[in-house]
Amino acid sequence: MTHPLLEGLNPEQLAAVTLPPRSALILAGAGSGKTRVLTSRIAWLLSTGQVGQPGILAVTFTNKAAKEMLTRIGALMPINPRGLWVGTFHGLCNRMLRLHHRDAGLPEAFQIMDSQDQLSAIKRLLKSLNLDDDKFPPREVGHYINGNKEEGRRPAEVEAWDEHSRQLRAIYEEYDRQCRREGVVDFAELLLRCYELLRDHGPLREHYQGRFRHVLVDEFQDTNRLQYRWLKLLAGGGAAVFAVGDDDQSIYAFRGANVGNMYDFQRDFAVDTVIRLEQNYRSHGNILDAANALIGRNRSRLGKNLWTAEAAGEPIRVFDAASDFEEAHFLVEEVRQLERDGLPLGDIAVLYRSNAQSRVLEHALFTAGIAYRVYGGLRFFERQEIKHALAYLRLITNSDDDNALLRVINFPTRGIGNRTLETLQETARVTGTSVWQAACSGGAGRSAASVARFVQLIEAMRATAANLSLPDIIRLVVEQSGLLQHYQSEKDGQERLDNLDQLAIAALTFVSENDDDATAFLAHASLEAGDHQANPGQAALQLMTVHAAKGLEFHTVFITGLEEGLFPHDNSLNDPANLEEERRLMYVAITRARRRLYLSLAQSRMLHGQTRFSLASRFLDELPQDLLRWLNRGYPAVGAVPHSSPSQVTPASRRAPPAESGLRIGQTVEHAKFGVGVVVDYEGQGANPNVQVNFGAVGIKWLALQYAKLKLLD
DNA sequence: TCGGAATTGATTTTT
DNA sequence: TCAATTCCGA
Repeated sequence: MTHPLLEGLNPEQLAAVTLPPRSALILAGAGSGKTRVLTSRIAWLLSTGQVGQPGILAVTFTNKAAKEMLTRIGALMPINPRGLWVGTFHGLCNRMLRLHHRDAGLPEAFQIMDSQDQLSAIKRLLKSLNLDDDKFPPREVGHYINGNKEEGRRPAEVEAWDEHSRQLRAIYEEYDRQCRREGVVDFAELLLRCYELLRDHGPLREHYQGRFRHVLVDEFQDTNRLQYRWLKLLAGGGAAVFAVGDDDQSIYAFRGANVGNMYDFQRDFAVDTVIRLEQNYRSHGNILDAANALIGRNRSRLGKNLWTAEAAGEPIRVFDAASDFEEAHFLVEEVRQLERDGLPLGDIAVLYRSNAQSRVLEHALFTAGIAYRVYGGLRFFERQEIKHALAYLRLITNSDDDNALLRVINFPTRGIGNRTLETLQETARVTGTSVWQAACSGGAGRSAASVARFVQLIEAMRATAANLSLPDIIRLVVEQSGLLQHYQSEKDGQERLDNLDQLAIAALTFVSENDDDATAFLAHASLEAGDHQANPGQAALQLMTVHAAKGLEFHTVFITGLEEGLFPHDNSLNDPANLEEERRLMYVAITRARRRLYLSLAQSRMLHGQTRFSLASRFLDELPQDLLRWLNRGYPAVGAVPHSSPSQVTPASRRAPPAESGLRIGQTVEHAKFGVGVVVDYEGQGANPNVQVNFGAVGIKWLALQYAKLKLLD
């Protein structure tokens, strides 16, 4: 008689769930029941009495995943969601730092800056240091600071070789000082500070090491170096680490994710058990065969082969469009047909490599009257009006938050201009205080009265807020700050007003689920900016980047823009490691589909205001051709699709092609040395015409026609 | 202090 | 192309 928790698990899943308390690596392929294993494991450990709820620590990357894990454990057994430490790396670090803010050297009500806030903090700092932002672009400085933090390096540990790097280090140092003065931490700081807290406080470290006997990590391939070190420290007392991940789905290296952690983990934790979950419960055979064949081209991988008990299913449909416009047209027609066949729109996803691609698709869908939803825009807590309202709330909680103050001191406008602000900031800098303190001490010149009024406004709000619940404080802030009035008089302010109402409702929900504490709510706003990912069951076609589709599945998936230079992207063509990441990205895209998969490409596409001609993506060649069904081989076979005439395509083509060469823009050609390419442009008519050819990975080259010996291919 | 013009730069982005 | 940012004049 098997335990009810273990029913229906396949042998590998069963082995993973019931592993003895040692560290193990679970290689969980796409659609292999990863979350089920993770949640069953926790429920198993608890229900067999191997560990109590306080002994569990489970880490995920997204709030969504954390929430789902809690829900699913809760469905398996009664739990106390607040007693279980299940959350994101940042969420858990925040939790720990709140509990031990004193040991961590943080003020009790420290605030969390999101990426936007961090960038404005850096801009502000650079300005106050009088550094020109040509030499120090704020984005790069941010990258530098975050990069160092993620390697665990404080300014003192950073190496500097020349003047420039010394200055960067000085900026980093000054940035840290500014954050400390304002009582704010950025995302990376949350992790680093927590790491240092455990590293430098023996008793505390031993307490947590003794407490968390089982540490479970989701999406392990996405951990960065600091997160890995944090885990190592936390599990240093002999905890069993259950690391679940898939190296083939590592697509965030550009953000610091380090797949190498999977190798290091096996070594550092003396892992002797690696379990592969290879049975896929999602897709039909052909889709998996394609995915396996593609990812098999990657050299650096731990190795894994997905299989399914399902049938082979349909072939993979491929459409070769002449233009991005035509690709969009194809999508519309195909989606219409699917809809007629009774497939809900919400079960169809349209994936692309880069956000800019959605434009043409959206236009076509809109014209055709097909409901669609694009994922990836601003999230709720990132909206301007929400950030404004929260800035007032922040100021009430911690007036030294310069970011918050500068955001709203003149919004809505109250006659405090740039000049005044610069004076205030300068005073603050010289005296080493916050702008708020500078504002309180007067001396703002002509605008002194306006500044004093602002200070009074905030003080008055703070006094009133002391007796109010959080949702009421929000309503108070929105009204007293003048935001309400401002948006009422703005033409399209209604949506913003609705969002501000939503904010009060969000606060109400938060208070009922957690506690009535402004600081906690502000942390929540920074750490959970709102839903970004698609939710199942919506009556609209789902449009998103491949990155955004990770972890999701759909009955039907369209992967669009399969062209060299786009997918794989230009910037990844030269580096084999980057190219492998692009291939993993394609692998992720393919494995989103349950039943039907479409691949499409456009021979020409508007990019940065120019028409660009490209070859078909190498990923198409890397798929087993017998799995593919080309819908329009021998184009133009598909009728009724308007064909953009060359004269509208590019100014270059208005020029006549070199006589008798047989060349035209978009023509596929082969060169002895550079291989296959597409003609992009030509110039010169007379004795020695030149052609410009896009050879994909090799690059775009000008060739003298008379020597190039181009072979025409289509 | 504001609005229009010029300039710039454009993969992906869980927190 | 197109949007975000910066610049400049009233």
